Amino acid sequence: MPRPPPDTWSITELAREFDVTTRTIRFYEDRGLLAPARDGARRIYSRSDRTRLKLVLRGKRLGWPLEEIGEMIRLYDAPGGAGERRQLELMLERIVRSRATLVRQREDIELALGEFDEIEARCRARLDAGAPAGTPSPSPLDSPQRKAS
Amino acid sequence: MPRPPPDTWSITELAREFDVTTRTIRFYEDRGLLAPARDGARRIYSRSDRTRLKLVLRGKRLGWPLEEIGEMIRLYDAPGGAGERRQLELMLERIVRSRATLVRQREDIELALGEFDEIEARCRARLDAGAPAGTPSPSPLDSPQRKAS
DNA sequence: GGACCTGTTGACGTTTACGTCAACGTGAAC
DNA sequence: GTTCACGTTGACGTAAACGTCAACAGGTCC
Repeated sequence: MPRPPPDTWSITELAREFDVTTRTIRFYEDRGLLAPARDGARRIYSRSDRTRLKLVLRGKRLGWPLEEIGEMIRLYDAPGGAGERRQLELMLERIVRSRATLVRQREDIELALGEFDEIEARCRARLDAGAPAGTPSPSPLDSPQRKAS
Repeated sequence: MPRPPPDTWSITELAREFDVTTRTIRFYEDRGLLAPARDGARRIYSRSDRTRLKLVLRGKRLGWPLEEIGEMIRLYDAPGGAGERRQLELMLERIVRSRATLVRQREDIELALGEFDEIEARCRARLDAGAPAGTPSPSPLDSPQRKAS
């Protein structure tokens, strides 16, 4: 019968699982993004540490700077403790702005995906035509009106 | 009656329009992302140069490094000229990989948006409750099973 | 009791993506 | 004819996000 997943991890285990170096993980800790427990000098990562690391890596895939990732995580982590009225309102403002950025990114992705479809179609058309090397087609960048944003 | 939009631009015009510095635009040229015409020493940007700049900035918003942006633009720009069979197949491979990255990013965005909704809901709940500062709620990072990717 | 693996801190190097001068040219404005 | 905005190249500086290397420590395998 399959053994249950562990509930603590070493730094190399996490590094292997998420395909980053241990140096990177330590660097994130240095920047305040992680704060694992210690067994003597060794770092012990709990389930929530692991989740934080996942969140960090997701932020990275979205192109966020580490500092911003830190703020996001703290947003997500602390809305109970820092629950003063003014704080909560600031938090809501930040969410509105961040959400706008994400929506913008999503639009950018849709546009890029659309263009990939175009490129692919042109490629396949040329391949199907036997790719008679030397029949230049016009650059799409020269079209007079585009909707690129 | 409204005058038609211009079909060439100076570097400062583009810089203002897209809210970047002229230094940045020259840097992109240095990296081979732009290649405007010249009037003597001065740079003259055509409509397609402007479109390229838009594409560059979109790539940046998606977190791509400039080098990768350059490759993408060349993908989009050159599928007529470099139309050798092997080239076209390589291009299709690249598109497949890039598309996978974009789809992944889109998933990440959906997840992040969902979490923002959660945070907002918690914030509003606390605000509606009169935000009696000092009633800590548990961190969502400590839940035993999460689906974060 | 070495060899080896895993871990630690600290210092320094590197790449990317620009910012920041400096020194100069040029055409229009007054 | 000088002031000014706008432009140029070139050199140097810098912040972020790590990589790399050194020197050391604690188990454990045989």
